[in-house]
Amino acid sequence: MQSFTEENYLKIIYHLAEKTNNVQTNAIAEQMQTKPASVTDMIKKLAEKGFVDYIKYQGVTLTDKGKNAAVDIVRKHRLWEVFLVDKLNFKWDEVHDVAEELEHIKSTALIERLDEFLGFPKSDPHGDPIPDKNGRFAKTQFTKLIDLKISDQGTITGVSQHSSAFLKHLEKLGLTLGKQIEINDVTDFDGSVEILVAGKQINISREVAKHILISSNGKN
Amino acid sequence: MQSFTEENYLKIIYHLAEKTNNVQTNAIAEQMQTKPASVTDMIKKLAEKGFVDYIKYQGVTLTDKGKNAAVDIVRKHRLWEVFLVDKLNFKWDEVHDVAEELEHIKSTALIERLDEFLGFPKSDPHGDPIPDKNGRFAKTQFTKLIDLKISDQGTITGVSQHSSAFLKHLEKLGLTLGKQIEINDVTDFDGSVEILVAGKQINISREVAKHILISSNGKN
DNA sequence: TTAAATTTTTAGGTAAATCTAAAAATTATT
DNA sequence: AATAATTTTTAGATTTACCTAAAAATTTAA
Repeated sequence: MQSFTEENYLKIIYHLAEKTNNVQTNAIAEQMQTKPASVTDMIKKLAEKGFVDYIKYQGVTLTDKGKNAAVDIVRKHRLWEVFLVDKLNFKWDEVHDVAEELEHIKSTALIERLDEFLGFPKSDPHGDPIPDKNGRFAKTQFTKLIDLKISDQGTITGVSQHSSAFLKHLEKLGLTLGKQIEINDVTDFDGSVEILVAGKQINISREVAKHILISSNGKN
Repeated sequence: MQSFTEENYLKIIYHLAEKTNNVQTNAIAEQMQTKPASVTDMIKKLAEKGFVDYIKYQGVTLTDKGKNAAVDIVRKHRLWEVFLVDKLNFKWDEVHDVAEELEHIKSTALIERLDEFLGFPKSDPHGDPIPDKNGRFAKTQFTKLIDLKISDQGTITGVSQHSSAFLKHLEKLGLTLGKQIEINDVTDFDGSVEILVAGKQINISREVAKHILISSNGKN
């Protein structure tokens, strides 16, 4: 069994590995809010325990064992988020920090019963897929809103930014999961995007558009 | 804010203080499954932080601050137990260890919403009272089954032992919370007790009878 | 009321996760 | 390809919660 801290490292390495193959020391340090020297120490320990493959100065990759451990934590995190939103009426911008703690509770029975209690949800309040108890989940194919062309349509099915500020902003704009949108125009000046949502036309910044994930359902 | 370990010390001191005024180092060590020397270290730290009053060789008592912190943990523990039994269908003998972990999740919003979700329960699956958000709760007056006289009647409203083995045993005997019982006889030989429950007459050992709590409702 | 037993504390050390400062390796730039 | 910049690692400390062994205080028993 891994410690609280080891679990956090594994989870962060897992998420970083979704973007780059070899995860760098500095990147981990930034995510863990710690210093690179500390990361090197921990990486050695995780390598000794067989959770990561590590070559000095070359960064780390998760082993199968490490990947399984990480996916398990991700599963717990996302299930707890569903619980908080569906059962305790938290908003989608309020759940991250609490789930960050709950994900470390060690009880297989707990998480399986929670899963059942929640009706075996397939995705969390931010649209991220929830692995099943064997760690399997569909690799959903999303398009970033920013990559759509004028007159493209689609449904908001996820976000790639979980900060409270960002999520609150989306909420205020009415850009929540499941909403249908259509691209009306892209501004030359600042790259902001004019979209049609719920019959209204709104303008969102490039930065916002980058972090909204769309599942296309027409004209693409 | 206190650490995980500090919280466990406070909780244990709180429970020990329900029996004796000055809580002894050895007693804490036993409950914490650690050595007396370690307890002395931690006590000093808790005293410095103002959670306990401490005089060398005289044991500790909780300050108001310490008591509040402890009651808060007890509240969380018991609410989570209700959640596990009522919502996730855990048995009353399966919840202790998981609640032991969940009680350390730090979020006031979480625990208040959980309380509401559960319908503001007044007691946990073992009959122990749940403090409200201001730390107040009724000091319920229980009689131990062992202290009842022949022909006394009452209702099982709690247990003073939370081990899985004990609770499973009670379950098998049909001695669960809310059951009406009547004392038929007390065996001279071994002090075991003959009781009438749900129309059937059963014999329970002195040791079991010690840990069943009864709220009397007649002939006392 | 002194000796024996028990309880508690002190002293000195360990392991986990962190840090700073400096050295080493890698990558980028001229 | 040599130098500069960046990244990563090493070395040596720190903090928290724990340990063992021995000393000190308290309690119990003769």
